[in-house]
Amino acid sequence: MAVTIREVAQAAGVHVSTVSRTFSAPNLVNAETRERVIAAAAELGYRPNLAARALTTGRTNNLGLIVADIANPFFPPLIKAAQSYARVRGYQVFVADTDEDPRVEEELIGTLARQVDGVLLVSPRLSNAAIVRLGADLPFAVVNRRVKGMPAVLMDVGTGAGAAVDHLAGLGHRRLVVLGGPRNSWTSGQIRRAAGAAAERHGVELSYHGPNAPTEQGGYRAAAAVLAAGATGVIAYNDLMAIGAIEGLATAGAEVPRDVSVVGVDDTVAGRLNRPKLTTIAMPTQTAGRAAVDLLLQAIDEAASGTVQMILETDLVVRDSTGPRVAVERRV
Amino acid sequence: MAVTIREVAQAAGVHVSTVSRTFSAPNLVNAETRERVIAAAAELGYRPNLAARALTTGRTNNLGLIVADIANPFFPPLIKAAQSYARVRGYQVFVADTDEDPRVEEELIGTLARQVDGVLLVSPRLSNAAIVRLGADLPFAVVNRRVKGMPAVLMDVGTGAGAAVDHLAGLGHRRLVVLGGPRNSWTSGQIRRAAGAAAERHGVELSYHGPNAPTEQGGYRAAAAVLAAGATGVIAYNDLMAIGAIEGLATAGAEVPRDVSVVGVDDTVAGRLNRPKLTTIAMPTQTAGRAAVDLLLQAIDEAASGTVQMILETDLVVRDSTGPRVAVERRV
DNA sequence: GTTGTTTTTACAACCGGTTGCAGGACTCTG
DNA sequence: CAGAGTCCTGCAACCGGTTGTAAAAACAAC
Repeated sequence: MAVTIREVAQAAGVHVSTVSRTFSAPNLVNAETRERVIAAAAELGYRPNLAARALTTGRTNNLGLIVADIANPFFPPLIKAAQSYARVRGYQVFVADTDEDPRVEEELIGTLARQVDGVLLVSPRLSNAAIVRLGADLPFAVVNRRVKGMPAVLMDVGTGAGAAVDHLAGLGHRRLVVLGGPRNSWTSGQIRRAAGAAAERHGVELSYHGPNAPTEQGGYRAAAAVLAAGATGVIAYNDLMAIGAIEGLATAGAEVPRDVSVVGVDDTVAGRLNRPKLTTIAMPTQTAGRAAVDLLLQAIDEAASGTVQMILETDLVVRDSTGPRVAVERRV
Repeated sequence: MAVTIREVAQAAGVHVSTVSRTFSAPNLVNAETRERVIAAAAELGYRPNLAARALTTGRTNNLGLIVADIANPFFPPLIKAAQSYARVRGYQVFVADTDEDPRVEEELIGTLARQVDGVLLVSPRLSNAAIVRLGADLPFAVVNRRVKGMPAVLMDVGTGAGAAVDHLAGLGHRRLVVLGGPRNSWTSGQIRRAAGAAAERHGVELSYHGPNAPTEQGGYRAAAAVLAAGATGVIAYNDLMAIGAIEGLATAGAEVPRDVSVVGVDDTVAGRLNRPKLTTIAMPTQTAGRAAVDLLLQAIDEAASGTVQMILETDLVVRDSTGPRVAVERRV
């Protein structure tokens, strides 16, 4: 069916190895012969079988990129940055979605093994132990997770979360709640820790509610917990949850930002479109995508490259979903 | 490095072919031997090399899915639907993004060849001729494009576009403009044709402005053309463009829906979050994703399966970005 | 105990490339 | 013109599996 290297060799009147070298090491073959081979290849429409090549060389020139949920607007910018940068470096990126399911994530890694030279795990849902175990088989780079001995790009949401608490405390809020994300999320823990520390500094109360599904649904359902806690300031795990929470609060009769202030995380397009426009912690996703590819390629090339962990700062972007606490508690 | 079938064979004291069959045709091997092989495999942590398997069988059990822009909220729901349905059918889906560039798209198809059993082209930017040419090498299924001899899922935006014109005409608008999308977009042509026909039926004026980049930017820039045409009704190629156009109009002092009514296409989350909430044409993306995988697998299995083209209806969803035309032209 | 049938396993070729090695042709020296 | 050095090309093994075929073993029937 498909034309192989042997047919090209036949047509050009040379040995297969010559054809192979024409493409993989052109300088080793006589210019004239090379022309002949290239002509024959073009004539027959020869395309090298990359899977076969990978079998001998051990290199596929593909990277895998695993995310929990493509539909979460946090991921696409990162994916695009990674993809276009990888292309420049001569790699193709295959993206796969785990549906927030750690089992699928693990299965996916298995499938990807030996079809790619390395895998980028973005906000993985697997446990650290599982990641380390799987990492023995396949180079990884991890985004938003600190894993021992593994190259990582960390968006330090802690700085942003601290700033968010400063901001809320400054507006007079005395009771805050953090709406956490998925169980194994490093980012979620990071927010909780940093917000907790900042809250203590300001002497304001801070409680935690989680884990939650990192979706609008998850936020919507969590709104009840916010009201139950009597909180007037909320930091949600991501923009989607924040948007959902705002809706949930509205349903329960609490208006944002009049009654409750809500801060999101990620600075996604969804947050910018939402009304009220979301106050949120901006993540440098594009930088992270590029950097992660960089680290991964480095890990692939130099087998053991010492652990590099790159930490990127995050900033609070103040928009319209936060405001001063009204003097009198409205819900008595 | 990695453990191969030979090492397992050695450990279990059998020939490699027995190991192979233990996994690919278990019923051909004695239960007791099978146990031994499986134990040895587990012990050594054997994982079959899928690339090698693909080389002999010609089957990878992978599908490719090519989209123009993952960050466009139209795509993720479709991707997710395709991916999860494919998983059920025993296939893995690799997604790749072309950055709206036909050249990248073509290159990508070349890379994907023989690493996947077939490719799903969603809203391709390539010309029909190119698609047909490339389709000779690799099974395709196409979404939102009609290509001779190729299985396709078409979301007939025409019905929705007609309904949109009906809606706008009913609100009193007499001058409409269609903001088209990318050059090779079938959907864009579809909208233009159907809207044109409906406009004629109602005796309202309709002009076309395009091609435009299918992004907020593209819509923002096109706002000027809307005003220049003196139109009070707009149908944009997609929600993003519609949102951008609304912003652009606002910048120029025209308010939506008071001065101009805008209709989007796709019914994405962005449109729902936007204020005013977008009136838009809802596309059955999830159904389309599933159906496309179905058609593709069918094409893969039965080499020549006659062209199946599946047409899905679209509906107009009326929200807040459309309203009655004010009696007096505001911009005199 | 022989023959025939079925089950189970081993052998070896093959998928489509790559690559170390060896040898032939050619060029350059002395 | 012999010998050394280059350049080019062919040979053949190999990557890690699969699979058709043949041989061996187990079993059944007579």
